[in-house]
Amino acid sequence: MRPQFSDMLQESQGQILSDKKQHILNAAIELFAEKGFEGSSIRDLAARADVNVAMVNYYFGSKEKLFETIVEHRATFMRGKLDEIEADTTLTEIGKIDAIIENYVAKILSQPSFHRILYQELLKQEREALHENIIRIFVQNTHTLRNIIEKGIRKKVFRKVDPELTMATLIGTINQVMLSKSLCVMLVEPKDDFDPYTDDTFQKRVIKHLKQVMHSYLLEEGNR
Amino acid sequence: MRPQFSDMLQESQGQILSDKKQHILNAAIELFAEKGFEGSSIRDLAARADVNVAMVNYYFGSKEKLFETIVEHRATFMRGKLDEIEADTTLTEIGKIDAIIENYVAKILSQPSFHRILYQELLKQEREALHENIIRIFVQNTHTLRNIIEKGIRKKVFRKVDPELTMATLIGTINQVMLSKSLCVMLVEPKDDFDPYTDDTFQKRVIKHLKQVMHSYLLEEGNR
DNA sequence: AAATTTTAATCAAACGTTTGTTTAATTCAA
DNA sequence: TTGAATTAAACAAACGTTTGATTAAAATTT
Repeated sequence: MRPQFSDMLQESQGQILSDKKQHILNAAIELFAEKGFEGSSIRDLAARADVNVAMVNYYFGSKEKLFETIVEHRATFMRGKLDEIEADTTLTEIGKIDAIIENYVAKILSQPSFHRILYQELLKQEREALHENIIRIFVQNTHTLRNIIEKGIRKKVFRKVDPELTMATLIGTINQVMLSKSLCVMLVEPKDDFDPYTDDTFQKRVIKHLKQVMHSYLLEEGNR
Repeated sequence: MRPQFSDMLQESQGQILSDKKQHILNAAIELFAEKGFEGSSIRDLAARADVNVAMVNYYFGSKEKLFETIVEHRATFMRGKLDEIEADTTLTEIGKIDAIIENYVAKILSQPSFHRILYQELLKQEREALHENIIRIFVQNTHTLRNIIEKGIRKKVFRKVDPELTMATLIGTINQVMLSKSLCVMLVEPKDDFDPYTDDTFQKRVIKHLKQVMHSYLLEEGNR
């Protein structure tokens, strides 16, 4: 049977996948996020997606290629948005920082599984090509933020801060929240059925905290 | 041949391991940090430690138990020190924050491999018992920091901040730096042979940044 | 002190599973 | 009737683990 093109899903880079292929991909993202790449077997994945084991290799060629598809497909996240924010002349420097925080938090909280996969990969040192691809994106993003911060410093609205470590604080705070859902739940809400990543109040709380941290750290006394 | 008890290594919890067992353990920490638990095979480990494959099971019982030994052996890190700092009456609240930063950065930068293993485990959702053990320690540490921050707020030397997310910012910044050595090198130093984790200048830079962030965020205007 | 037994350490080989992948047959819509 | 989709079965390789033999130091007995 040919893929059902009647019900397609548009991907972030414009590619088009059949129902079934996309279905397997979604199941793989969840599984890899839970158990890691090596911890997930193709039989696990096939059972979860309710397809025959051979279908994974049929659609993606190999387990490794499936993984690369997942990572490279969406790893360019934030790139376009970051450039857009940096180039926006209607925003002040601190306004750009705020915009980055809002977009970054929303983006990451909306894809917790994919984000987990990315960071599991960053923590390891194998699959060198993939590893370096992810790093390259991080470095690009850091440079964009660096530009914004340095412009703010030149305009004397920002203090003379450490740009790279400021980026580390910004992303690191969000990552820390994303590390473990159960940790997150335990820290911020004693209820069991509470899902911080889909809860709007929690998202606003993270954004508010990050803005306050960045404002008090970045802004000169007079501009605060 | 029996273990050579003439040359022993004292462990953090007072346990004593033979030369060879400790040697395997050290190799395992490195290997797991690089490739993850499932990504590392016992044969890999045996080859790296230059011992027979059977010796791993002989000393540790199983691959899983070896892993638990690694994690539970040292996962209590910072616990005693944190309590000590909290109870220290000679320190002001911001002085306690500074002490935590100094200790935390030094501790983590001195054991990057072990730290990577911990976070790889936190990112996954399997091996539930181990996962929850790690989380419990995190929660305890967060409560200690929470106490310090809340005391500072009551004394009106701290602003009314979000205690849990402040902890996330503190730890998250360090974690972000620890995520990938190659990322870290690329961001902060263009030299290839530079090792940020053993470099004293870099450690001081991280400490300085974190203190500045925390001071400007926590302290009321008058106390800054 | 010598001889014997016991014990822990070490090893190559083999065990049974599980792994990712491929094959070859079959189904089924166009 | 054609060709993509789907399947159960089979594949070799890698996996964690166990085995049984061998070593040599320590403990015990003579």
